Parts: sequence; structure tokens; C-alpha cells
Amino acid sequence: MSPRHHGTDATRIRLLDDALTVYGHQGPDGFTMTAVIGQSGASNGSLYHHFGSFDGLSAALYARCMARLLDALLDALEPGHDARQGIEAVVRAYLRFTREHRTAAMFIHASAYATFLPAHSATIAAEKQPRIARLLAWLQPHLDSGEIAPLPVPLIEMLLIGPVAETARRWLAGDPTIDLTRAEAVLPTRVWRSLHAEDDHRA
Amino acid sequence: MSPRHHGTDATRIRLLDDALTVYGHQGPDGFTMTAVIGQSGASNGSLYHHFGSFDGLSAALYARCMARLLDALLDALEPGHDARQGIEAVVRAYLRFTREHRTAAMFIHASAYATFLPAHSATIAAEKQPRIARLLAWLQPHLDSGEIAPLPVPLIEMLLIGPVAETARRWLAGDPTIDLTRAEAVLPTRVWRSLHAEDDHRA
DNA sequence: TGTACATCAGTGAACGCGCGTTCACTGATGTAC
DNA sequence: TGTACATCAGTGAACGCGCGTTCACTGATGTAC
Repeated sequence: MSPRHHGTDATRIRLLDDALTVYGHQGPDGFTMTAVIGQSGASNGSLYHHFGSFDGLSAALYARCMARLLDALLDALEPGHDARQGIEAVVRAYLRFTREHRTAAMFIHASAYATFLPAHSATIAAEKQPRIARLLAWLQPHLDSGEIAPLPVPLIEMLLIGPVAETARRWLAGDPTIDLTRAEAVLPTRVWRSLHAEDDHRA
Repeated sequence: MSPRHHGTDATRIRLLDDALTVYGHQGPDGFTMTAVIGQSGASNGSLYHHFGSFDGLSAALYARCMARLLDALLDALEPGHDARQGIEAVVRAYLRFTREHRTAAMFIHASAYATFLPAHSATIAAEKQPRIARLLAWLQPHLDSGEIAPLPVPLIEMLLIGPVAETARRWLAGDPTIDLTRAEAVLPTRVWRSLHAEDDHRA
């Protein structure tokens, strides 16, 4: 980027990739600095050069996984969609992301209370905020038009994300009673029912 | 219980209480064996005598917190309730439990992917299962009567618990945009809308 | 074009710390006969 | 009732291990003049 920049971020990216691999193969307890540098072949000093600390790497990985999830939701929204089509598409996209990016989804969910988040909240917000803003920009007209019930936006988010997030969590934890395909078939309609305005079905 | 039993479980209970206190005051990273025995004044050997390992204590604490949450939901169900009143009462009870037992709620949510769970799943199931069974026993007649939509039971659970669990998580993580009181006012109706059968509002 | 210098990227040995766990032990309580 | 024994509850010193972190260093690349 800057003219002083030497080379690319190849090592940085490789460390993040390898960190996620370690997380997927070794689980939360095996997610240590030693394991990550072992996987990537980089030195501990190199990791420190790029991330400042192991928490710094964890936060960067969290931000990247979260950005990918949000991008998957954004990609599901298409210009022609009405409110119902958009909501249902987002619900399906969340479940699809969970199935297709199991480890990233797990890292996101399992890190919700991680100690590294507060210290790096600025970094994480920088990745999240613009994407959240785009999602809200999609939502607003449908709130204004009255298609979606006039609820506080955070609670709309809870009703939209809650059921799929809980489904993802259970499935990721290995609960055999959770069938993601069936969830994809059933939840979109049901989530829409929780969000649309009272007299919407007359139309 | 058995005639050979010496004394009560006082130390066991005190260790669990003190462990939760440590978790509340020091957070997940400060939740260590050293901190717990420091708080309670017991010796590490005593902890091992009662729980076998620190993971064993963690699992016992998880089981106890989960049992309390489920009891709170069960207490919210009253005999005279119809399906809607029951569902809405459970939603409110979950949010109330979160507010009134912040640390226990946090321990439950944050431990969802903890490594100690699989090894002690039997212990945990022994606490959870009978309570879940009672909740399902309440649900079944309302499924049979057609008041609640004929969905797979696990997905009913996701639609019921998802929004409140997500709300709880955000609030516990310190998100200032989440207002539990407002959630209690709004979510019950909305969750009911996602669960009831198509023509229910005609009645 | 050549030289001097600054910055960036990466190395790897060394360190201290606090973690969970082990173990040999004491003393009190309950049971057998 | 008294004695011997087994079990339960609890103590606390000692241990090894692997963790994240620090630091002095090398070499390559870019910039100044």
C-alpha cells in the first residue's frame, strides 16, 4: 500500500489460515501459539511482528471470520427482493455459512466471551461496522414501509439471528437432533412470521 | 444419604458457590483452581476429593447453573396456561433469569463449547434430562391440539430459545443497545407468532 | 550509478510464571462383633 | 460397652509442563542524495 511497503501480507494471511486450521483440528484447548507456529512453520517472533501478541492474532482471526459471515449474509440480499424474500434469504445464508465454514462459525461462536475481544474491539469494529451498516441500510426501507413490524432494531436482529445462531451452536456442538437442511426449510418462514407487521398477510 | 455417609455436602456446595463467585469477579481467564481454592479457603486436595479434577468442578457448576435456569422456566409454566400464555411466560422467565442470575447465565453461555462438557456429559444430562422432559410434557398437548405449528421439536426449541438466548448473550457481553426490559415487553408476542399454527388468530 | 542509511520481515534461544495434578498424610466418624 | 478397623473428609508441599512473551539479532528491500 504505502511506497515503503515491502512485499505482501502473505505471512500474515498464512498465519491466520493456519491458526484456523489448528482451531479446527485441535479444538479450543489446542489453540495455542506453539501449535499455530508449529502448523505454519513461522517463528514466534514473526507472529509477534505481525500481531503484537497471541491475543492480537486471535482478534484478527475473529474479525476475519465475522467479516466473512457478514459478507455471506450481504451476498444473500439481492436488489429485487422484498422484505420477506430478504429476511428468508439471510436466514438461509446464515445456516449455509455454518455448514460450509464450520470451523470459522465455531470460532465466532466460541469466542463470544473471549478475553481478547475488549482489548481489540476497535480492530474488530472496523471490520464489522461497515457491513452491519449495509445490512441496516437494506432493512430501513422495509421498516419505513411498514412491511416489517416497528420494533427496536436490536430486537429485530435478535429475532432474525437468534433462531439460526442457536441452531448453529447446537449443530456445531454436535447435537444429533439438529438437522441443518430441515432448519433451512423451516426457519425462514417462521422467522419472517415473527418479524412482519400484523396485517401483512392480507396483501 | 447412604448410612455410611459422613456429614453433609457442605464443602461441595461451598466450593461450587465460591467457584461461581470467582467466575463473576475474575472472568473466564481468572477462573482457575488456584483462585477457587483461594476464595473458599479449602485445599486443592479437598477439591479433588469432591470433584476429581478442576474440569469435574466446572462440569458440576455448569450442571447446577443449567438446572437452575430450567427450573426457572418450569416455574413459569402454570397449569391454567394455554399454549400462548405458556410460551410467553417461558420467554419472559428466560430473560428474567438472565437479569437476576447474571453470573450463572454467563457461565452457561460461555461454557457452551468448553472442553470439560463431553467428558462429563453423563453428569450434566442427569441434571438436564428430567427437566427437559417436563418441559416437553407441557409442550406435547399443545402440539397435538394444533395450537402450535407441527414443526420438529428441536426447531420449536430453536424458535423459542433462540431470540432470548441471543438477547441474553449480547446483554451479558455488555452490548449497550440491548434493553432487557424492552425485550421482555416485545419478544414474547413475537416468539409466539413464530410458533403458533397458521390460522390460530381467527379463534 | 554508487554508497549510506532506515525500515521491514523474520529468526530462535531463553525466560518466568502459574497452571492442574499427585501423593503421603492426619483426624474424625461410622460399623462390626 | 469397648476395641479394632474401614471409610470419608480434608491438608498442603512438591512437581512437571507448556504457555505467552522478550530480546538481540540477521538479511533483504526501499529511499536519499
